Amino acid sequence: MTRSRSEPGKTSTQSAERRTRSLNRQRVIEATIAMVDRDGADAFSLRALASELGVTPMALYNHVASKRDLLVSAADRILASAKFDHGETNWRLQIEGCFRALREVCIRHPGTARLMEIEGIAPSAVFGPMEVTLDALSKVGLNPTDAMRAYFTLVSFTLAQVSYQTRGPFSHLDPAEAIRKQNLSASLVELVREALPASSSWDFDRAFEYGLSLILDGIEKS
Amino acid sequence: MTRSRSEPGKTSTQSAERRTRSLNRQRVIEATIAMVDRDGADAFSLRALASELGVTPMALYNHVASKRDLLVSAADRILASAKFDHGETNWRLQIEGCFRALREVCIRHPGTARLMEIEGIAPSAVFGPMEVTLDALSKVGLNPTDAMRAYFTLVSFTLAQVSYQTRGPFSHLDPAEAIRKQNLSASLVELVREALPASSSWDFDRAFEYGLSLILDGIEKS
DNA sequence: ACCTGAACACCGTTCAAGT
DNA sequence: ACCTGAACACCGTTCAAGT
Repeated sequence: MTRSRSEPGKTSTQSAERRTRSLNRQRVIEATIAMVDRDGADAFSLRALASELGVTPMALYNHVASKRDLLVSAADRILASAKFDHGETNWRLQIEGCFRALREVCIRHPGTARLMEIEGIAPSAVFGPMEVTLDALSKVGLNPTDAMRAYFTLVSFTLAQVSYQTRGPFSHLDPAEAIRKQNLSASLVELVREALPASSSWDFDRAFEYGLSLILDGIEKS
Repeated sequence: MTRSRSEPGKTSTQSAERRTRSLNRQRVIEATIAMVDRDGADAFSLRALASELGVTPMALYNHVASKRDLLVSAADRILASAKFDHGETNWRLQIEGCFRALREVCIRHPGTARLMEIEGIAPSAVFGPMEVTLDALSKVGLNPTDAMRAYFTLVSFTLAQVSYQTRGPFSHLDPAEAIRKQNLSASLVELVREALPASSSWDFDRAFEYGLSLILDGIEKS
């Protein structure tokens, strides 16, 4: 399992470094991503990861500064696999493609949304679609400040929608009880039952596209 | 500190229940809210709460089913203190007032946003502004499905903006490094430095109002 | 340079016992 | 009915020691 046969022309003094002995940073990060996608970001622990890698928890610290450092790197790597720029020239298609890509990579890795909600890991995701969006918005004539505000509106919306979809925050939810607590009218109950994202008929794709079009329509109007 | 002098006409057999001895559910929830607002939702623990209440951790379990139950109740109570319906008749003012109220109660309790991100606690907040918003949207002619989608766009946006503001996710952020990681052009750096929410010149209030108006413009157009 | 083992200071929660 | 104390099965991380 530890043999490495590649590039046989190297001297044996280098073989100590090159031998793919157990751990290395990349392997740790990849195992983290797999584990987070499988069990969720909240269930992830260094001890469980170590056990899955067949190693002592402390062995991880040779390749990772802390749990937080590891999770940041995992989120970074996931986000880096997305392409936000598709060479579109139309500003609206440019932005749509950008945030569809962000949404898709988060859905492909179901642990991502939750991962980014853990202490300040989101920021790296924040820069990903920024350049192409600001470029597109300058075409519509938005000044830099408004463009940045519009950009954060789009990011907020997209990440929250993914979060709803992948975490299913409505699984623990009793509409009737919530409506009673908030003193809402009973007429809501029926509507909520059939239209709420909790129900199986809720179409997350179409809900996302609808919200995205609302924001883009708003930008177009201004 | 434990004496209760109200309603002196009661018999002494009831005094055992009425004596405000140490704990009760309301006191536990109130202490939780204060602690979460002071130290943050992530730092909150039952053991720390018990110690602050001068009691054994296990004493809490007489008034609370679990940590999650306690956090849900704390979030519920905070949200219940908000008034979403201000008796407006204009649909746009109706929605604006509703989400400004949601945002304000979350900012008044800085731990709220993070609290709601912890396992499925958000849902109760989700119902709060729902009724008034759906009512307003029906005036514009949106069908129930689109109205629900627009509503979740507004909720997503509002809660995420509060989250950015209260948690300050950009404090741990190095724009230059992030831009390098994401292969972004260097021309972004300068723009980011002065326009990003990290900078002190970022106006969260105006950014919120701008994003809100984008979404409402989008609704108005449709 | 990389890994182990024991230890520290924490968690949420269960259970048996006290009053 | 309410509280305590000991215990269980976990955490992230430090430190000293091995190779």
